Amino acid sequence: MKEKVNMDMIAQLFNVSIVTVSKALNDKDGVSEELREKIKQTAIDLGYRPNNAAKSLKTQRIYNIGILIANRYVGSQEAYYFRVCGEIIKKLMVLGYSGIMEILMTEDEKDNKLPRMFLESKVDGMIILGQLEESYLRKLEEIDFPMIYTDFYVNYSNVDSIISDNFFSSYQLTVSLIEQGHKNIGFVGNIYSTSSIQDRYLGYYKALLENNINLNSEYIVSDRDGLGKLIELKLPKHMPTAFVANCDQVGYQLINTLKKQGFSVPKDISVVSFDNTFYSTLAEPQITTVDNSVEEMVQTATKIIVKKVENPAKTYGRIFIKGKIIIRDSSQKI
Amino acid sequence: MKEKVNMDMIAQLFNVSIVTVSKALNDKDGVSEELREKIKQTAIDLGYRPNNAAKSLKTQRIYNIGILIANRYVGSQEAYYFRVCGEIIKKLMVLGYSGIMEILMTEDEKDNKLPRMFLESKVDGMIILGQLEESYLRKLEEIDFPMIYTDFYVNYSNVDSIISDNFFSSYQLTVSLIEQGHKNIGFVGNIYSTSSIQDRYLGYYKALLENNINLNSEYIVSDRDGLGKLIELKLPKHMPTAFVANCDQVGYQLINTLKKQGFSVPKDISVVSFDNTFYSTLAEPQITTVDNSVEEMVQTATKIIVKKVENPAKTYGRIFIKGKIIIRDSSQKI
DNA sequence: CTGAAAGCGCTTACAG
DNA sequence: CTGAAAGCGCTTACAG
Repeated sequence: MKEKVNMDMIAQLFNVSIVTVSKALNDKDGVSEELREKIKQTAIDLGYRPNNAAKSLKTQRIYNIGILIANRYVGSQEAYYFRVCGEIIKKLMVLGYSGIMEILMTEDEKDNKLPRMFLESKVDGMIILGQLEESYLRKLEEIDFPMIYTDFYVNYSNVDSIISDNFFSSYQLTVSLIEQGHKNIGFVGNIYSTSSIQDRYLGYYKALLENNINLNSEYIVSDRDGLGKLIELKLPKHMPTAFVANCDQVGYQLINTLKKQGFSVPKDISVVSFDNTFYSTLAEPQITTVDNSVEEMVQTATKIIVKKVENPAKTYGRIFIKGKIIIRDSSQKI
Repeated sequence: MKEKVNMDMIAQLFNVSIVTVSKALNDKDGVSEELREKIKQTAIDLGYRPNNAAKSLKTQRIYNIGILIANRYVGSQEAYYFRVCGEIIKKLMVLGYSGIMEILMTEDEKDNKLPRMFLESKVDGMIILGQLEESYLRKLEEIDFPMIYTDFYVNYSNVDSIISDNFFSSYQLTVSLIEQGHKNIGFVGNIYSTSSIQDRYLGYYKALLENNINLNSEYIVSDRDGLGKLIELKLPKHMPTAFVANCDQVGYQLINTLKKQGFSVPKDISVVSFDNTFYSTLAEPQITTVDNSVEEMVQTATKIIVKKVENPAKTYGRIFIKGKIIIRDSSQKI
């Protein structure tokens, strides 16, 4: 094992102080260009790696951002949150930060246990990815620590959130069905389950209202239980001519259920959904859906969390990221 | 913003030294039980969080383990590596470590750029998750840093690896087909692409050899190009009665291709594959596959990397994790 | 049981 | 342009 090299070693090599080495390596004023270059080269040759912990002790910044995600989102078959995590980590890197991931176990969520990375001072701020239980979020908000909610928001808090503009996307998506001549349009999703589903429902409802279409409660089909577990879809007796499904997976499930009952999609019934995931292209026919632009969401979330680390007092409120409708084959004119 | 609380503050509150506070909080000898309890309670009341960076400066350990994963594995539709990452992070937490994820961009891999988390001394060791390019791995091996390869190995190196026992699983899987009466068995996978595919191929081959079945090169169907991108399957003119597909996704693809060509699975042709992912249950019929026991792999990988951090000299070699065959409906007696 | 001293590897403000 | 000094918040070995 090679001896660990530190600034002191390099300083001795050049008969200068470690202050000079520090300045040279960090591109600070106060070193001659010539000496700086020599020091930098030597650092590379020796495989010098700055000690982040030591730096952190002075600067009071550890240059890590935490990503807190509930265990239930990791276990899911859906790679969506993996993509989001990946993007977050990439963007953080560009901003000079590393990403520490922590999985919040259901039990710890119930017990309101604060994230370990926070308790052990391993992060400068946290991105909370995906909705958590209310009581847990309230606990989190007590700690007065740079945080941002990503991909969800809650009404009772003023923590900054980055969310896709579910309400507006859903409105647009439903309008597109109405423009195709549909008047009887259903919605699939447990509208009490998450803010995201609720907003999509409300956008759908707004489109109906604006077009003087009555809301038919029989057309609202639940898709999951209170814990978020998907359930079998109970379709209405009198079917609408189109459905807005609250996510691709449920859209996929819906199409399969419709097929089994002898309906043809989109000939008999059109289906549209959200998220532009795997499921939307897996379905036969492929589903007209909304792309939420993970990249833009993540770009914004990481920028803001880093800014909040530098200036915790500043707030940004709720930031909506526009979605983009992707037309495919699951919907058609009536 | 509350004032940051440190050991010194607590020490002053009790009129003791910070040494005593340190001992009390870390359950070390040399404090009366009574004082220890009081100090601990006060720490909680004040919301004291130990400064990991300061601790690290003395102990020379930062209590973070890096997870390095190539960008191409994150972009994939498959949630497999997400599950692995999630499991790693959970296991690390139990061992007292946090997980720092870093995505290796293709360009940086080509340029042999060492991981930032390593260069910035943010981790005590690294788990390399999923195969990387040879030249990059060689570069990594130069740095003499606690590392473990997970879910792959390379022949030219002696870095410890945790891998699923692809060879043996594939052997068993193929034997199960032979026991069902199959004599003409194909293999789907680019056998030059990854060690994992190659080993599965060799296990398949061993089963043939042991049963005096000739290897028919026409039955070996490539599934991906040199860069790992899946290609259209070119099926043989004379079809075998069964195929071993090198992974579920390809098994899924194979079943769809077979169906399109008018074959019935498993009536005409049996299909088995590997990994017990989403695709294996998505397929119609559901695919007989091998479960690689992510949990056991991860359990072993995290234990070993932590041991290596404590004792870098010790080596563990290649550790094989046994898979388990999961019988489903895609294979049957001939 | 308690604590003074040294030190981990840096950065920062200041003096020359 | 260069560096001495102080200090970030801990832990460790040792003395009492």
